[in-house]
Amino acid sequence: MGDDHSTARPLRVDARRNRERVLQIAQEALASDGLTISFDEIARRAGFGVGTVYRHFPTREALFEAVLLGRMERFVADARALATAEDPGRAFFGWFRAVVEQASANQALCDMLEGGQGPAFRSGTALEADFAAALGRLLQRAQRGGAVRADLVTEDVLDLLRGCLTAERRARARGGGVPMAEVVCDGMRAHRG
Amino acid sequence: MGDDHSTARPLRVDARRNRERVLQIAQEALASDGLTISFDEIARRAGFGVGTVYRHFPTREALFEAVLLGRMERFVADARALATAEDPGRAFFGWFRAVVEQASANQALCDMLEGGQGPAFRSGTALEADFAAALGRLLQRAQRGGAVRADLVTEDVLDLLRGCLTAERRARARGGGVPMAEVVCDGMRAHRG
DNA sequence: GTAGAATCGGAGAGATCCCTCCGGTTGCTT
DNA sequence: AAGCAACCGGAGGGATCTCTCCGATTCTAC
Repeated sequence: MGDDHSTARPLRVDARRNRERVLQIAQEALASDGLTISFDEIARRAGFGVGTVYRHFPTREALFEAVLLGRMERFVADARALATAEDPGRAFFGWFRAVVEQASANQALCDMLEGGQGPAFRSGTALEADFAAALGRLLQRAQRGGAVRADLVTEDVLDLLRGCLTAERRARARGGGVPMAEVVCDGMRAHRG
Repeated sequence: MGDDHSTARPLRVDARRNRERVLQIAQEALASDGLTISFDEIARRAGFGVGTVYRHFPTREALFEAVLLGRMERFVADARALATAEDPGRAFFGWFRAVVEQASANQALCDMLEGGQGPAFRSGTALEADFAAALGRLLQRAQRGGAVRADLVTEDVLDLLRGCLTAERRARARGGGVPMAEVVCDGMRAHRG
């Protein structure tokens, strides 16, 4: 899972510095423009020739993975950490809202979670399964605890999460008032008599 | 608003037939593939050269408008028809669910309503304003009737609608169980005690 | 049937985009 | 300081997309 093959010699200092700068610029570009941004454009914004950027990241997909995969893994780790929380409902809704809040500030994360349009990362399928599994465990506990509608399955919540991201991102762009996550979470709560 | 300039002579019969076929194929292609489908691809599927299709529709955007604008206007008309319904809550939620149900079956309609990624139609801005205004009227009446949370503004509901489309479309693609619209509508209802 | 106009078809211009290749430059080692 | 490996830069190949242009074809009117 490390970034370098430990057998390889360390990068030259200028190369290392440039690599960092590319990652920094790519991070900003992805956050604001999403997965549709072009490789050439990132190189341009960073002030490098495309050849330089390709030297560090063999493909567009690899660059995007380097920026985004860590963030996604963090969501999964958070869900796992909450799998044994004392209040399952609180754990489930808290995690759901946290994901929406953090991802909605980053266009590329939204694109990735929503899947479909962007390039599906190679390592993405395994990660996606982990994500769904972790979410599923939170959901099941919350349902047993009576905090969430019993008729929702993991995929339902995954789709609701995606929809919530769409809504929240736009709300955020206009300085939105009521957090969309609140409305959706209310809708997922167990039905009142 | 008519399709032809009434001063122009009628199209030759073969041209008219071809125009209809292009619209038919474009309709299907847009419904299944969304606004990202290429003009060349539509011409190919229809079995025409691109020049032929461009003869009928001067631009990609114009073709898409010809297919989609009518459907959008219908949503606005439906909302206006419900503006004086006896049960404002029922009118609001019924319209909301109907839009989600119809649009979620059509990728291009979703793209258009969600805005952002597709080409924003020239006539789209006016239509979008009409859409928002009609929705706003339904919302206000439903809120006065106590059926919907009072703290939601028109833009909130618009964003929720967009999010709901994202969720519903994916749920539909996998033969979804619980309609996402139901969850979101529940979330929009006035808070219980 | 035939002239003439309307229509068709697709090659290709111009713009991106992803990615490769290789000459010129820079930093590390002795 | 000099040699060499590592690195930079950007021209350009191949693909795709929107849209144009004009010769070839088809329909219509006489």
